Amino acid sequence: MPAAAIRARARAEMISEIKMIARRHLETEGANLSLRAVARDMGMVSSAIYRYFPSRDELLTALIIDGYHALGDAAEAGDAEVTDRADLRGRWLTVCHSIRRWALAHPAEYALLFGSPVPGYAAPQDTTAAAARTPAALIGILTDGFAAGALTDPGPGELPGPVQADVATVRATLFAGLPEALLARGATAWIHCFGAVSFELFGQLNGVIEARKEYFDHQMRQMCDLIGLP
Amino acid sequence: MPAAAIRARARAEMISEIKMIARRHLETEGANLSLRAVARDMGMVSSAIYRYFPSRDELLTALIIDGYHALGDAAEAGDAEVTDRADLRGRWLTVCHSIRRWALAHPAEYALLFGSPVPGYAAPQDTTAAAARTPAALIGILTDGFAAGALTDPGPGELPGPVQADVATVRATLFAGLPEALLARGATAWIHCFGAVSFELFGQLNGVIEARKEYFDHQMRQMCDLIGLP
DNA sequence: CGTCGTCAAGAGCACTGCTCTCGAAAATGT
DNA sequence: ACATTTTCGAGAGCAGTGCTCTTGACGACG
Repeated sequence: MPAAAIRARARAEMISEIKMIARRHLETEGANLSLRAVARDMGMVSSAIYRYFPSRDELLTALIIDGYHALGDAAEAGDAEVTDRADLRGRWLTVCHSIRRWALAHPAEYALLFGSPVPGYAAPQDTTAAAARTPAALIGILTDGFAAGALTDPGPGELPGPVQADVATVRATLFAGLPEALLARGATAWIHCFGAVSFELFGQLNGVIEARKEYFDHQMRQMCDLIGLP
Repeated sequence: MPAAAIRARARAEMISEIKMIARRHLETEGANLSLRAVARDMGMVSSAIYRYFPSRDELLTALIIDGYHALGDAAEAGDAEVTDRADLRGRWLTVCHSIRRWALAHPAEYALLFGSPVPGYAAPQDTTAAAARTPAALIGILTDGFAAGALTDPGPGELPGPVQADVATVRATLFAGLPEALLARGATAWIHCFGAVSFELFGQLNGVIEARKEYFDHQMRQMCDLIGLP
């Protein structure tokens, strides 16, 4: 192995160690991540971190992208563990529960992805591809179902004109195999999944609903009905 | 007016001026509110703020409670502006749009109420009463509709056991006039309203949906269907 | 007039992100 | 084998943060 490759390797390991420690701090301290604290934990001086990340925001961006991929992995793994591929409702519910379980296991990372945007921080374009993986896992179930004839197209009549135009664009770029109306219903269900997880995680359910998992399941089943999943 | 009353009045005005300036900072700077900046804007020294708020968290709590009340006001005002009180769907949609409009007009305050919880900050019990006003405005529409015979009770069969127990508690303490199943459907619709607003406000819709208002309206109508609003 | 409570100011502590400079070490070029 | 360039970590320093403590001024009340 040439020396340059060794250096690159050491550098990559350094970067991943910084991210690991930063993630650990994130879990206990929340979104206001301290570079100095991370540096302290690594036995380095704070300025040394800047050799690997040009700013705190760049480190946050890296953590966000990693987070989107981790959530996407969880969603895809959830879908994959359903052996009966024709059980669309089972697949949908399993993916939703996988999303919720990941969020409960990594609350700070979830808040970073889906919570209030960090002030003065604009998510760069790089994040969108990673962010699309989780909804893509959900919509993929609908695509499978429509291809198998288990889902019927409600027809474009239920979408208002401007919305249909937006949905058509998304359909053209990502989900060519699915009618617009079904895609829109899937988006509604995905948004409700996000809403239910956020509502629970951000404390809005405190003192109101104790049977969290059952309540989430109930809502996701309502969304399955809305989509028309058999 | 006795001197003590004058002092109390000056104190109250001082407190409300601090909150006003803090709100202004919140709108431009986001959640990480700087006490020193607020003090600078008031022509005071930072330590003087502590005469009125024992800590930054206490100031945030005051802003949160004010925010919940402002949102509750907006929701109730939205409901009140529908003259045809029997038009349940119109009232529901108007309230939802009022909520969204308030959120768009006060994004930082909305994020404070419904976004990622501030790390190390636990919302005190005082906030829950104020927080309940907005969902109460929505559920009140359903109560009216059920009392008028325009809404039919779907029956308790659609709720899983543990969820029904939680819903029964809420019903007993707040919404005695509404069947549990309808209350649960209303809660689902309220959560979706929150989810749709947060999804939009927290940037998840960027580059995907441009017809924001129409898309929101479409989703809220889907929720009206789910509730069974005529 | 003296006392007491209220208020703002100022200094100071420990912390933050970030920049700059400097020295050591390693890799590269001749 | 020697000289040069690149890479990396350390340290100092700047401007900012929340918060505490002390000090001094002012008005109200006995």
